[in-house]
Amino acid sequence: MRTKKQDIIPECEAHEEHTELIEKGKARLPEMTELYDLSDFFKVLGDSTRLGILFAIDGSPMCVCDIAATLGMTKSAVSHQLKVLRQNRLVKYTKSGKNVYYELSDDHVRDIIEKALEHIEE
Amino acid sequence: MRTKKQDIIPECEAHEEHTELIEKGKARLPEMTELYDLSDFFKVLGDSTRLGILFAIDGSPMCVCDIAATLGMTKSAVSHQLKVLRQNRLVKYTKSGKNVYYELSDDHVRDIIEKALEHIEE
DNA sequence: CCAACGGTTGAACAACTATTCAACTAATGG
DNA sequence: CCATTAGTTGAATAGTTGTTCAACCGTTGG
Repeated sequence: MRTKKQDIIPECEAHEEHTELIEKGKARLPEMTELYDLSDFFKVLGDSTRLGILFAIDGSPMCVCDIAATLGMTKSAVSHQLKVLRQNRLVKYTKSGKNVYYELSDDHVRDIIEKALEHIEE
Repeated sequence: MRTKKQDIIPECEAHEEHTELIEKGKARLPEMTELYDLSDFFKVLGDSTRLGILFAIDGSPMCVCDIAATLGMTKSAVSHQLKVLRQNRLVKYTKSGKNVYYELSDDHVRDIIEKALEHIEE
């Protein structure tokens, strides 16, 4: 056995000013709650089904059934993901008889997705 | 037992023009490969450790050890996440003696993160 | 040259997540 | 009303993911 359990807070001996570098690094970090909120937001977008829903309803609202048909999925699966999108306020809905119409709640999101699309098509 | 196994491709009977709506919805969808690339990209950003790394090295490159110290994590955990960031070309690195210095590979990513931060601080 | 350090890696494990299935509610049309 | 349709939901399951642990490699300072 050559190695011990790793330190939780390792420090490089190589450069003596490492503490300064670490302090500067910490200064660049946002608040922890903000970091979690941010990663949660990206987590919501990090699923092809949810992204598909957002693309589908971008422009005109759609009911759950038609979103499902558009994506080739069951209503149940779509509804579960719509719940996630609802909880994270990426979509809003209006009921009309038996149907529930979903639409984007925000242009902001469209921007971010568009920017990301540009990025991956670099 | 009241319900049957759900159709994979449900269609609303409620409105006769549903096929048209579905076609329009499909037209708004990007290519499937593009959809997967996009969700993969967001998946990478959907983790607070990886976001933390990106914030930490934003501005000046840092070695693995100091990133770990900044985030209060083991080198191993950080290295695993750096691998993901590397594979998705969000960071690049330069070796210098025993150390490996990581930095952002792209200003594009900074933009997207900043836009997302604005969004969640609505 | 070799012990120590910085970094990487694979396996294992635990925690999480997406879809399916079955059951349910609410609204509607006959 | 009663059967049907749109949508939601909880539980179960299968797949994915993040961290830990142990071992490893490359570089370097004594």
